[in-house]
Amino acid sequence: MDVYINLDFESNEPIYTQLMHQIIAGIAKKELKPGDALPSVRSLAADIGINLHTVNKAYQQLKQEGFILIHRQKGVVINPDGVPQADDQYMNNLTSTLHPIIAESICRGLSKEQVLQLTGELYENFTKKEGGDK
Amino acid sequence: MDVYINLDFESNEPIYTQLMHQIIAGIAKKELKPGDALPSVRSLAADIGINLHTVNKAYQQLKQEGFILIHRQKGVVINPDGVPQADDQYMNNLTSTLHPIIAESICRGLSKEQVLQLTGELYENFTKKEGGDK
Amino acid sequence: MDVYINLDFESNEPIYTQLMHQIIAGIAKKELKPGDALPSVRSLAADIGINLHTVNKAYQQLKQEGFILIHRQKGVVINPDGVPQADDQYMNNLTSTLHPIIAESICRGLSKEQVLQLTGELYENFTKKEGGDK
Amino acid sequence: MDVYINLDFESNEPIYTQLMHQIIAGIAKKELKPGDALPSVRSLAADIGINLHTVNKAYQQLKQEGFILIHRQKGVVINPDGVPQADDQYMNNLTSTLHPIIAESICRGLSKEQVLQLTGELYENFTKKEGGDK
DNA sequence: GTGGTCTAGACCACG
DNA sequence: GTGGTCTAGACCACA
Repeated sequence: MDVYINLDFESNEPIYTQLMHQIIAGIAKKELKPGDALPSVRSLAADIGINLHTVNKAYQQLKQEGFILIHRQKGVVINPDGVPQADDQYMNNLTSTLHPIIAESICRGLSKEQVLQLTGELYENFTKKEGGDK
Repeated sequence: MDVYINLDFESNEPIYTQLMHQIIAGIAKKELKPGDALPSVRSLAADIGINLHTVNKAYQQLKQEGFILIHRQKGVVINPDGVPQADDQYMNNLTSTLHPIIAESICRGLSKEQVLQLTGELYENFTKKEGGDK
Repeated sequence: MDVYINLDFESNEPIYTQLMHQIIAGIAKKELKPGDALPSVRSLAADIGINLHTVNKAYQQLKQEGFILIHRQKGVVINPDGVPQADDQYMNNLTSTLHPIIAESICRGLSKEQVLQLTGELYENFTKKEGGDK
Repeated sequence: MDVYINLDFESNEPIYTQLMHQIIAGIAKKELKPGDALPSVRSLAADIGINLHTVNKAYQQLKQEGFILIHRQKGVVINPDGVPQADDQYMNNLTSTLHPIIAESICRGLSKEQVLQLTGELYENFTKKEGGDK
């Protein structure tokens, strides 16, 4: 069962980033499991109608962050050892990423409970079977 | 009482974005209150040693999002009516921003509780007096 | 004082790798010091007559390994904090890199002394003033 | 007595290169001696579960460098006359191979002594009986 | 067939 | 001006 890739070509978010996010989301939802094969650079690029270099950039970055392995000719697979667990560096990044987001949510009048509820719901959506994607 | 601006010129985050975030954080912490005056584009640019255009871009964007008002002669002030409260569009944006962040946190093995705790702590840091910002 | 870039377009070694090696050699020889500016992607590409993407790839990799920083618009500089020092991972890589090289040198009849002398000379060539490059 | 072949299919190093290195290491350790027979292309490929072409490529390259002889019917043997000793071309190759490796080790803060010690240890590991290879 | 490299030209965001 | 992104097409190494 494949993961459906949904790209927004109008978005400011680079396509290769969107692709990365979708694959990471697939892993989070367990639709992609360690060891699973991913489509080749060329076939995925053809499928979603983008350039193979764009797909390649997404794959390279996912590889560099430990989500996937790129075998020489065997293609691309989800890291069989699982994704590297959170370390200090990741937690720092996560904190600085969330920092401005939460600042704005406070300015916009969201209560702590609202923020936590939204966050919790998003988290659960990944862990539910048949979790509704965006 | 001024907000201290701390820019990281080596970050991937654009400087104008960092500037926006710092001002928004100042508002979230109530260090900047509705009606408070902000430095002029020129003086702020000179103070922190960056390009006029960069400060201008940050201000324009903050104005466009309703955080500040820019009067021709009276200068720049925090929106006296307060920041526009969360609407549907903002909530959608917030959701799509958080979505990939939470997806990765799940992949990296963070529990729901860990995510909620981090989020909660960040939220509280803004509402505490003398909240320790970075 | 600039570092002279000498590329071998006939070599099997990718051009971007050669470029990386030359810059690393420049750092080893102290011709490039922490904080020093490097040419922009475009100007270096024009200077040595290769595509800007090839230069970019070398720069990106050097950045990823901590040798250089890429400022948004200020251009490229040698990491002012110095290059990340050897860690376990680097030592493991170094060992597996040297392993087959030394194996072959043994088969070819080089004595331990010969290998150590060659290694030592190469090391010294970097630390000498006016060290003779290849 | 056979040499144990250990391939890493996730490495960036081509499989045929890994195979060559393992055979060369076997010769360096004297586990493979001049005149010793090597498995045929077919049987070796079957044993380690890789493509015929891959084994063939490794053998052809080893032959071309003088490590082995390939007789049409008699099979593959380690060169009975021993491996060609170091000539100028080999020394030049060795030097340019080591050059960038040592440059990086200097950047990463390794002292000359550390480099020589590592090199020496690796050398000794091949000449010791029961040398602990990876 | 696969991914890796290189080239080339275009547009955009940033400062 | 800078780097970042995307596209496009080519050749090669690998299995």
